[in-house]
Amino acid sequence: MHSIRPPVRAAASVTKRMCNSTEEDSQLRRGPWTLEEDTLITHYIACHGEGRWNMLAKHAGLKRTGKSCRLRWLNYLKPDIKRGNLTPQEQLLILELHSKWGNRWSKIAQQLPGRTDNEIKNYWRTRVQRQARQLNIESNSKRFLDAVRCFWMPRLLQKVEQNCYSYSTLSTMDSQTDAAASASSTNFTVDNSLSSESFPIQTKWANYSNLPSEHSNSVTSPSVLSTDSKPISPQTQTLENPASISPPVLDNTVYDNLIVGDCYYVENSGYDMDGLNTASVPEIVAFGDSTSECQMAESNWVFDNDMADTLWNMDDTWQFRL
DNA sequence: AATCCAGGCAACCGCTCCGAC
DNA sequence: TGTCGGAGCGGTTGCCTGGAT
Repeated sequence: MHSIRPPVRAAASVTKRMCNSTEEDSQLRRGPWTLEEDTLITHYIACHGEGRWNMLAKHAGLKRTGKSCRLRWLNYLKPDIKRGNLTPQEQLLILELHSKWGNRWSKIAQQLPGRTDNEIKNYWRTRVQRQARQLNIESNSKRFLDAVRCFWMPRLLQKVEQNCYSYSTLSTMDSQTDAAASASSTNFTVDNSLSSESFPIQTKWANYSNLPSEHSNSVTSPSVLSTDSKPISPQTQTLENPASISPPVLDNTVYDNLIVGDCYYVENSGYDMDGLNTASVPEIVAFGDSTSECQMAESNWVFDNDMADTLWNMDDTWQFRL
């Protein structure tokens, strides 16, 4: 989780960044915001609402531009801003939406309540592009998109499943000790991001075992990513047998089947915890039309072992840790 | 303990869009 | 139709932090 930097460290950089042109400019503050400034904005907006940022800056007594005030409010002060690491679900959504929309950060951010375009942009530039650099491939190339689709997204999905399992276990424990809690488990949400309301995209209910046939054809688990029987890496073997590490499948459970463009992913939002089955392992996801891109035999490139190792060692980058 | 360095992120900049006049 | 100001967007900058040496 990134630290919320205290806004008081400002002075040095403020003076450093001071504009030198007009007198008016020289009176404008730049750089990090102080607590006092934050309070001024917050109080002003509480009284007058958002908008008219130049007026706000003037009337609230801020020596800032309207633009600066707007940015500060939207990216930092707004009450519904979500802080902390992006969850696997959110990362998945970002990857998928970016593949559809490109650098339309604000548009992507609209699908992630509480996250700002700036935050998503930073995430992409720091984490995603860094990995592209490490792999020595263009971050906007098809090759990189393939890597994202074939390796990271399934991995993230697995992490989502693991999260669900952890939370389901908690829920089950609750139910043993507290009938009332159990009764309300349909609304159980452990992580904000697990709540379906965090995804104002098209959703539909579907039995996990009843994915549409055109997608069930292309159900993609990490195990199908290898075109031959040779494991891509030791980590892949683990994934090929997720039972060794992974949570139980939510068998016969009603899933919230999220559809994002041509990508399906299945989310258990904790709606029905009764059908937990601790024996089997989920086929995690179906990637719709993009599946062919994930089938390495049909791809015009292959992962060599080094790259595969690199890919599988990116847990830190993708925040796979629970 | 001191220094270096890369990553993360808040903030700024320049540009475009849009509505009012 | 042209101009202006407000608002929003994407790219970039630069400071801070924490890990490595």
